[in-house]
Amino acid sequence: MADNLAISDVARVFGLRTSAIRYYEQIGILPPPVRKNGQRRYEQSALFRLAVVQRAQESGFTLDEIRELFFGFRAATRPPKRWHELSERKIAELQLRMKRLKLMQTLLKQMQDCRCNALEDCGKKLLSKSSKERNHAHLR
Amino acid sequence: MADNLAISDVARVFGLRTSAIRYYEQIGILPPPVRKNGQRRYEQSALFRLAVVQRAQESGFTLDEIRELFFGFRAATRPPKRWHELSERKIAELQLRMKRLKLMQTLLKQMQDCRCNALEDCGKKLLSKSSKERNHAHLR
DNA sequence: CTTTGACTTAAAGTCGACTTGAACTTGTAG
DNA sequence: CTACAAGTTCAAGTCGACTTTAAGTCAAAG
Repeated sequence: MADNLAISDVARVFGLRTSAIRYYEQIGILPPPVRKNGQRRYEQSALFRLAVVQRAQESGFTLDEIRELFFGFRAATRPPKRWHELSERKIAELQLRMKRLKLMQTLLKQMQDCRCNALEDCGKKLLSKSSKERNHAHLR
Repeated sequence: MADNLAISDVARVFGLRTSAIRYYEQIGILPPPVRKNGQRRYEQSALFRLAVVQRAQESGFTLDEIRELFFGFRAATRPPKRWHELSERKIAELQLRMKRLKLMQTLLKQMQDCRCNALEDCGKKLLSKSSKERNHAHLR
């Protein structure tokens, strides 16, 4: 629970390499920490930040998106409109993603029960559905 | 619904570039199609395959995984044990992913309701949780 | 005092998933 | 016959997210 963590400590907590943490600093995901004899010393707030970053990545956000969504409003001291729009879009995107994961799970399970043309069938279904969706959603 | 599709037709259906489709063939995701004057002509089965590929990608599978999971058993004519294990793992992984998406959505919503230290709070929560999970799950 | 191990920087390398570019062929339209 | 659009191959380039390498600094241990 101590502050004054060396970069390797922080790395260990998150299962990252030290190079990753320096990289995050370089691209503005982590603020430059205090130095002691030229070496970085982190406090807890950095850990909290990294925890959010890691989860967001697991949720499919890019580092650029993460900076904007979570730490972006630092710079401009609240441009709340743009941020609200952005996060609204992201929330919807997450919803869509979850729907797709569910579908994928279903497909895998069907294939396990080895009705062995499941793949073709599923391709057919997906294909007929996707035409409707395509207008609505722009993911990736 | 016609067969005999040119590569550009297939590309248009899926919003891909023709180069992507050639690339999929090259890495064994799509089988080499019939040629007509040296040009690729696709039938419906290719569309079904691509539909599955695209969904799987959206679900976070790599192309290597997709080949293994969905088209891999072609080569060995059913090694069902290994496949079953693999897909079992993947199904669990999808479950975990969905849980995380839900969490992320919650975090975003909390930040919208602008209890403005939500980020720090959430970092704290994530951090205390993740120690338990870390042993259990190896994602990415 | 030297060795060890952890740290520093800047620049170059890697990996997956494509894209782009250069050089060439082919069928159709004017 | 020529022009054009769409296809072909192969090699090289790109992008995000890091990692690796080379060369150097620094403090504690032997």
